Amino acid sequence: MKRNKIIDILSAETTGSRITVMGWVRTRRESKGGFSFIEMNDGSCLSNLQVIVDDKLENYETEVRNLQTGCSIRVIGTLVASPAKGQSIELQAEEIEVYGWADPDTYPLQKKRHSFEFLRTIAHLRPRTNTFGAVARVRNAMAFAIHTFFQKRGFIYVHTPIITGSDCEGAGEMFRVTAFDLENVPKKNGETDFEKDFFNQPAGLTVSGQLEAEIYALSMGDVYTFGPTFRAENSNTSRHLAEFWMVEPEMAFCDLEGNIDLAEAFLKYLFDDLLKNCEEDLAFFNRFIDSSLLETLKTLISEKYERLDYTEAIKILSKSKQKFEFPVHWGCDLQSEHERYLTEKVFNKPVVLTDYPREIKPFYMKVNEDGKTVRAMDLLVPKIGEIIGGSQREDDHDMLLERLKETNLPPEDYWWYLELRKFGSAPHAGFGLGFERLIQFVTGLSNIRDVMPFPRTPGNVSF
RNA sequence: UCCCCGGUAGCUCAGCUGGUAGAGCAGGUGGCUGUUAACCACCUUGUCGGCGGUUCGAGUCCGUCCCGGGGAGCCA
Repeated sequence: MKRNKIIDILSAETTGSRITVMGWVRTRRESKGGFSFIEMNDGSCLSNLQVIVDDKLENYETEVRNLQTGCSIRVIGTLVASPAKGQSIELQAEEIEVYGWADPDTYPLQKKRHSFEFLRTIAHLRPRTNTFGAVARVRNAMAFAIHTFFQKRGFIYVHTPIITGSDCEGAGEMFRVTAFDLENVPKKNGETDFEKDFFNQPAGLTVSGQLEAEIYALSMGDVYTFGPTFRAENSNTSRHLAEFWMVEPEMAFCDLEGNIDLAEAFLKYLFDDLLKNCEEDLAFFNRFIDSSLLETLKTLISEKYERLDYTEAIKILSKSKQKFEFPVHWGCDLQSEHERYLTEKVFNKPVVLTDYPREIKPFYMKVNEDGKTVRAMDLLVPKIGEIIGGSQREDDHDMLLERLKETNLPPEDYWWYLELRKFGSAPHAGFGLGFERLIQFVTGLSNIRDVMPFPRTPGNVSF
């Protein structure tokens, strides 16, 4: 089945050629002048192709007049200049074949706006809408740009495991992976006997590929992972999913500053790539979702991101006249309201916060010489909050051991992680970027469930 | 998990202090038109989220459960 894609047809704008187009009917309007206008879309781009169907076609009365939103068709015809406003070219149909009907009495999508809440209940049909088609293309473009960015810089793409025996940060509820018959779980002294399970030990779905990425960084230099991660947290917000994708670069012979430099260059590259390659979809989001989107993205490419350490941030927050629900003091974890105040009120651009108190950050972050803070960095953007979190890693064996103990993690579980600091240890750093939060940010969509094709949240695994 | 708001036609919603349901869109029919979220006229459509209670009477009040949204916590 050879077909021409609408994106190519519309960008070439060559009339006279005979082409074959396949896609789905968005709308059909009838003219008593003896023809129909069909708007068809094939997913290749946001724009529809206007098809003119003359009533002289043999199946005009029997089929064409019954075409409704959602039907799939093949059109063979000739491209001609359009005499009316709204489009420069259109397809004069010579033959129309209907592949599949969509009964308007039961087809849920109509040629009108639907609420995102409703569309979530029909995730199998929502990519046929303008918004979700655009999201799918932007997601694709961003995934491709992520690989391109790292490949251009010589980073090695490492496939870290999905099923893991280690619970990375000692935090974040893991989904359990088991081959047990749940009706009949083997017990030993009253407790589950994991030695009898598939892996002879407890296993789960990964919450991060970072620790494994560090292994490869400390042999390959610059590496990155890009894959799904899972959190069994019962969090019900517009920014959390139980299954989401994360990008995690990890670099040997790199400190915190180099890490921040990469993060900033990374985001700027992605935004720039998007403006160049997804112009039409971005214009759509700018028009219907967030009218400041294009301006924001352009600003983020040109502006230097604000960098300040945690201690300074606390000073700014305590001096401000803003009333916070959670009072600020040195040592406290920053709340959403504090982050938003810094990004939206104080600086009005992305802010990179560094050097947090060691008590509120994970064990693997490098402890500073002051002994009180760690080489952590959070990249905060307006509205979304934290989009990137990273750190320079602790490369001193004894300090890492001390940190494991003080956070109540069993060092024996991290024996291989400790050995990386025993044999040829090197300064290294990396960060994680939540892919869906990035897509949220660049589309302006407020709910993360609308940027994931099939979102998994507490109580929801449909589709 | 906590706090707030909501669940009424296929979709988006209105329905005041309790009296037994309505508008737009969609769909059908007709008209008009190189139309473009077309337009005009007429017509069809509801266990008012579930269960229980108060009342002569509940979409409306009370209880409870389920689902959705916003915010918080946790985080990416």
